Amino acid sequence: MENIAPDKEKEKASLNFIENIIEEDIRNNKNDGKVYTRFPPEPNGYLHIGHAKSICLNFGLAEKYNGKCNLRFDDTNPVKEETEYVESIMEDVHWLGFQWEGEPRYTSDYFDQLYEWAEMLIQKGKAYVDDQPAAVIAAQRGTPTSPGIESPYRNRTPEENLQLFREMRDGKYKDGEKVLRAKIDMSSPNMHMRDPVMYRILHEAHHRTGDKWCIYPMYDFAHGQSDYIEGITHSICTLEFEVHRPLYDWFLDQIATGSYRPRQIEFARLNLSYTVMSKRKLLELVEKKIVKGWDDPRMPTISGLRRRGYTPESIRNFADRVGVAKRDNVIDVALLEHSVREDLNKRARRYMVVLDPLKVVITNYPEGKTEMLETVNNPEDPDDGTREVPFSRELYIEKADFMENPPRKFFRLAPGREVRLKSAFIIKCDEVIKDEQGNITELRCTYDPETRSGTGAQRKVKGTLHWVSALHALDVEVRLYDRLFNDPDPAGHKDKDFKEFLNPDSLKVLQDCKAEPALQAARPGDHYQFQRLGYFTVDPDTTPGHPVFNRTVPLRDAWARMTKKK
RNA sequence: UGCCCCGUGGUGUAAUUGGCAACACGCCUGACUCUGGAUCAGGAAAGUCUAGGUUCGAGCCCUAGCGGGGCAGCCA
Repeated sequence: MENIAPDKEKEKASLNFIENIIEEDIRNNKNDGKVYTRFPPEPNGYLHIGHAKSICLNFGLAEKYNGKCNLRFDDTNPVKEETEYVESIMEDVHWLGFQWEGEPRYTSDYFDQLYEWAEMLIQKGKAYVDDQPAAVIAAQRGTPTSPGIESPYRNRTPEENLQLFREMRDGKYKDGEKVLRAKIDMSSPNMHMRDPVMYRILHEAHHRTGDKWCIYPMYDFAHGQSDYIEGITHSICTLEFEVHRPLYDWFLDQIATGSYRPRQIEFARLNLSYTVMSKRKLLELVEKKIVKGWDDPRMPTISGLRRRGYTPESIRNFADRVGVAKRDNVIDVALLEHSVREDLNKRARRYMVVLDPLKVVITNYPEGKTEMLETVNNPEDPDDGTREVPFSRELYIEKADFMENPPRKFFRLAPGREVRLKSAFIIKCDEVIKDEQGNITELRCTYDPETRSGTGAQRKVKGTLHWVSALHALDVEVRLYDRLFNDPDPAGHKDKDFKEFLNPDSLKVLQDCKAEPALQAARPGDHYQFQRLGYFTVDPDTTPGHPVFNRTVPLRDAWARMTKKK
C-alpha cells in the first residue's frame, strides 16, 4: 500500500506556456471553452522547418484540446503572392500529416467585410484618409524615443473621408497617393499605435481577386478580424508581433459585437544552427542558383527536407522536442538529425552499397559461380523478413575499409588480416595489387567456406564489412550532402554577408557507386539504410536506368570520431 | 537612453505554481554486437545573469542593476 506506483502519477507531461494559457481559458470557460487555432502563412515563399514548428504547434494544440485548426492564406499583398506558393504550402501541411478544418481560408475572402468595417471606422471618426506621401508620414511618425506629430489631414470629417475612401476604392488615385489610417494616438510609446495605415492603394492583380480591388488592407487591419470572422480563440504567432498586440486588440474592440475575442499569443521562432531561416535569404539562395531550388536537399525548407529523406514523423518528433517558449533559441541541427535517425532506424531496410569501390578477388572461390546468401532486411524489425544477395568471386568493398599500414584499433581489412563480409564469409587479405603510381587497384583474398553466415560458424573477427558482388552490381549515383554553411550562425555576423559562410563541400556527387541488385526496385521517396554508411532516399531525378540516391544523414560513426580526435 | 519581451548545464525544454534543479540532444566510459549502427549500464556538465529584499524556505514573489532581442514598411 505504501509504495504504489508513484511513477504513474508523474506521467502527466508538463505543459508549455501556451498550453497553460489554454487550460486556464478552458477552466474559465472563456469563449465557451472552445479551442480554435489557425496556421496563417503568407503565400510568398516555400515553408521551412520554422513553419513546421508552428504547424505542429497549431494543429497539435487543436488535436490535444479537441478543437479545430484552419489553414489560412494571409494574402493581403498581391505584389508578393502567387498561386504556386499556395499549392506548395497545402502540400507541405498535408505531408506533415495534418488536415485543416474545412476548406483553406483566405484573407482575401474577407476583403468585402474588411472594407465595410473600414467604412464603419470612418463613420465613427476613428479612421481618416491621409494625402501625404509615405516619406512624410514616416517622418511624422516620430521615432521610438520621440513622439510623432499629427497629420494635417487628421481631422477631416467622416463625410469627406468616406468620399475619399470610396474614390480610393474606385481607382481614382494612383498608388501611394492616399492611404486610410486609424486615428489612435501619435504620441503613443508604441509605434504601432501612431495612426497605423489600414489600407493602401495598389493597382495590382491579386492571385485570387484579380482586378476587383485596387486598395488592399494592411496586415494589422486584416489579421485580427480574420481570426474574429473564423472564430479563432488562440491566435498564435511569433515574437516580433508582440508589439502589434495592442493594435490587434484595438481593432477587435472597434468591430466586435459580443464578448467573444480571439487572443494573440506569441512564441519564439525556431532557429537552426548552420543554416538560415528567413524567406528573403532562402529566396536569394534560390535566385542566385546557389542551390538548385526551394526543394534542394540542403535547404531547410519542408520540401527540401522531404527530398533529403526526412520523414514527417521525424519532423513532428523534432518539433515536440524543441519545445515552445518565449526566449530566443538556436537549436542544434544534431537534434534534427537525431530525430530522423531514430525514425529511420526502426523502419528503413538495410542494403549494401559501396560508395567508393575497391575490387576484391576471392582467389579460392570458383570462377563463374554465384551463390545467393540470405540477409535480414531490418534487424530492428524481425517482421520485415529476409532477402537474398548474390555472392561471387569478384567483389567491391569500400576503399576506406582497407589500409596497408593500419593504425591500432583499425578493425577493417589489411594485409594478412581477416574480416567478415556481412551475411557472407570471413575473408583474408593475401596480396595488394598496385598500378605504376602505387595506387591500390585490387586486393587478392581467400575466403573460409566454413564461415558462411547463418551456419552457426564459431569463428569471430573484429570487423564486418559491407560489400557488393561485382558481377551483379547495380551502378548508382549517390549525392552526399553536408551542411550548407560552415558557420553555426551564418546570418548572425554584423558586417559579413551570410553567403560568405557557404560550405563549398555541401554537395558531393558520386557517380560510380555499386549497389546490390535488389535496389533496382527502389522508387522515389523510398528510405533505406545503406549498411554502415547512413540513411538514403531515392531522388526524383532517378530514371529507369539511373537510380539516384540522396544521403539523408550518415550513421553515427565512432571510428570517425576516434580518428578526428587524434 | 522611450515602450515591450526574455535571461536555468554546450544546446533546447521542465520543475506539481514558494519545498532545496529534471528530461532530451550532444559529449565521455564500459558491456554487447555478423552495421565501429542500434541496444544496455554508467559518467562529466547548471546551483538557475548580478546585488539586495520578503519568507522557516525562492529558479519561481518584490526592488535595482546588467545582458540579449523586438519596435520608426503604404511588408507579413
